[in-house]
Amino acid sequence: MPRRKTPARPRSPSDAKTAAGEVKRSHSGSRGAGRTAVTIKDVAQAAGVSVTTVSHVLNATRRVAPRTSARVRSAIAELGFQPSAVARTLKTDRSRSIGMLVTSSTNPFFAEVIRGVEEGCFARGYSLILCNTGDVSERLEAYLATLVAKRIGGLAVMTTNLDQRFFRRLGSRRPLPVVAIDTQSLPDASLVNDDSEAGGRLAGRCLVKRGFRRLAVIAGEAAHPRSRERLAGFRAALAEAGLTLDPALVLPSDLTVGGGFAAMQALLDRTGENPPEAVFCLNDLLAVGGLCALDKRGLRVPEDISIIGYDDIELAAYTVPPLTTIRQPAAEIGRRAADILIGQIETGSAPRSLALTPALVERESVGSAPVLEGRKRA
Amino acid sequence: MPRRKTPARPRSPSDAKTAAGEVKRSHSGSRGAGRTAVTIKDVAQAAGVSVTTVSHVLNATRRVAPRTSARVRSAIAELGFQPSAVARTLKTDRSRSIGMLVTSSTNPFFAEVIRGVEEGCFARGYSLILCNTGDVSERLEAYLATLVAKRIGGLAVMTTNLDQRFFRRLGSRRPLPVVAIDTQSLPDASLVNDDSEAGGRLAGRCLVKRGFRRLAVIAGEAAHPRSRERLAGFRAALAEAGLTLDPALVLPSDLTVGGGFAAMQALLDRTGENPPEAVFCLNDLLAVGGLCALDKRGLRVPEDISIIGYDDIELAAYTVPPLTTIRQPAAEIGRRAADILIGQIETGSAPRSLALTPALVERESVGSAPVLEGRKRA
DNA sequence: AACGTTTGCGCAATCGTTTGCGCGACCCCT
DNA sequence: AGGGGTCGCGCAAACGATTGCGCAAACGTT
Repeated sequence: MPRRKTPARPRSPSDAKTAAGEVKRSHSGSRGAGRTAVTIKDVAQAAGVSVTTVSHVLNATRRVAPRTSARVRSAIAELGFQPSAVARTLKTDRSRSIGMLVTSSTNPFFAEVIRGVEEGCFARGYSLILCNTGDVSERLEAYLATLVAKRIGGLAVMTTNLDQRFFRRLGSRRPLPVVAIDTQSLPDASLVNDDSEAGGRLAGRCLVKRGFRRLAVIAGEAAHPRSRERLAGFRAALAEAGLTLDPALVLPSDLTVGGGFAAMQALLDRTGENPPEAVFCLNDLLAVGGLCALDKRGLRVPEDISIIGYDDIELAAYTVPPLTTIRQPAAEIGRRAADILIGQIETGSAPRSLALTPALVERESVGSAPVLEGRKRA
Repeated sequence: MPRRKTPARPRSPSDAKTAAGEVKRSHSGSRGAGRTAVTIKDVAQAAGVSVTTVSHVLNATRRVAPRTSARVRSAIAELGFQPSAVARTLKTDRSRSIGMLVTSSTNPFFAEVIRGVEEGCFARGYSLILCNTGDVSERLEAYLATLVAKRIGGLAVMTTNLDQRFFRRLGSRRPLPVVAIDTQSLPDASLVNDDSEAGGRLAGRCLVKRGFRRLAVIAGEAAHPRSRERLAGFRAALAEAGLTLDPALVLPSDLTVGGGFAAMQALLDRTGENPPEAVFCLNDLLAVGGLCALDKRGLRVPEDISIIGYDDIELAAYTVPPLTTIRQPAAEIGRRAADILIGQIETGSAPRSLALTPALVERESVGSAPVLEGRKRA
């Protein structure tokens, strides 16, 4: 096999292109200057085949003789060749990366969802570009432009105040697969959430079952969709028991620890000598802040007042006392979202909606109403 | 000006290339099929100029007549043209994106650092690819390969167990700017940290000043570099006061809440009737877990035992009781790291090391030793 | 009126891949 | 011996941008 011994394929003497190639090679061969990454051409040359063949062994996209293939593979290994994803993307128009727009990656629940998304991406060979918007529209705009420029394959959105205008614009470009997470639904986008209304109901039932009648809630901003749903479920549960929620006892906040602290103080101030028996905090961060405020006022949980949270962040198991809460499978929400999104990207499947079901996890921050205790004893 | 009225530049009849261009245009003009993004060519055509000119107005890279420039700009706006970052990257070999390898983006301190990095990136027009390794080498390897393939401009590394082999390999490819964050230093890489030894000393001094003599610490794994430094500083502070740390009272853990909880239990079990007066938790998560364990045993903080943490995560202000801790400016660490890294990328500046100085923040988890109280009275 | 200079722009090569098309070598059959 | 099939592979044109080089028009000078 004379071919196999020849290090490079034979050149016809009149092949000007190849000669030019030679010149370029020697240029790019001057290691140390600018570009130094090894390219498919280097591999081809080293293996004595055409770039076509290298490409085909790389992608297993047509038959290559085992001998040749082996030669190519060893050239690749020897040179430490990493095919350029950017050239590939340019050519094939598929980037294997997605963007994720989040309000704040720092909130523990969001952080967990993000980790789920990232995990899902990794499993499918995608990478994740993380974008914190802080819900300011300029950042969102800027990021979106960048992501589009980077030709991301899809977009995951987990922002609380999502500006509808913006998403309308999104559709007007090349239709980009989008999944919304833990938000309201978006036109032409997938959606994955927990079933917030069910979650709210769980919280409500837990509290009424323990005999509490004077209930309060620390909510998000009135406009926040998830909060509304949770609240609706909560109200529904009370209604089942013939109870209603005193509007004066639902306090808006910003869904942060500090917000929970402040809101709890406000609640206590407002109710004076007659504090609520139990309060539903629309997320665990709020509950943590609330717990702290309660302790400052010398109120004991759950003896004096009961607290139930929402999310079940990791820390919830270690508050003092450990927090009874509604568990959202954050990581799974993220993973599923990634799966759905990548499905849309790769197989062009239609947008889907998915609601995972939350669960009550009972720890120690919810007690029982004295009246119930009394009744039990009687 | 006849030129200006002509919508497209005049073509010589023999221009075969241009004819081919026409064919292609009509193909890609069939909106709805594959590629639909508008390219620089479309803009050029719409504005009646060459792509060269469009590129130059895009990048302000040579003079363009105001009239022409205006025409181009309006074509860009009209078509909603977004230059392809991938084509650009391919051509210029600069990707304006960096990768970040982290052990766990879910840890609140890390999350905050990540946010800082992301912020720094955004400010400079970079984007951030987030990679959770969980400290498993396969993931790390896989991610690294992907990042290299994506031609990231630089790498931020915040992993606890960083495998030296791996970073050695990193250098052997085209030298990639790297910044290590909150870890040990890496060859040829920048480093940004807090001054952990100083932080440890701060914690130690705080405790000895309050008169505690029987001290314990809940540490990270013995190999964890930051832990060692903090511990060393702590020991140094004790030494200043003529104290030494009983080796039986430094417990290893994994730097998680659960780990803190378990370690505190172990500590209490081990010391029985004679628990330490104060314990230094090498991070706040540990402290939170510890607080919870203490409460379970009926011990009061700070009356029965004092706790000091490290990091000052957001939650630290809202534990029960609020945690006295050593503050690391997490977000700033991240921002500075991003700045340094991008500096290395863009101006080729040399790797630098930076240690931000931590500060004691006194809240309510550290009390005073009874003996000291006694002495004060005397 | 002839000739530098400046100004404004276009041609075409190039970045590192993928991929339709086609070509020679070999095999098997009649 | 000639002809149809397979098998293995290479050529060259894209993908969407950037950029060195060079050309024409407009301008200023003597």
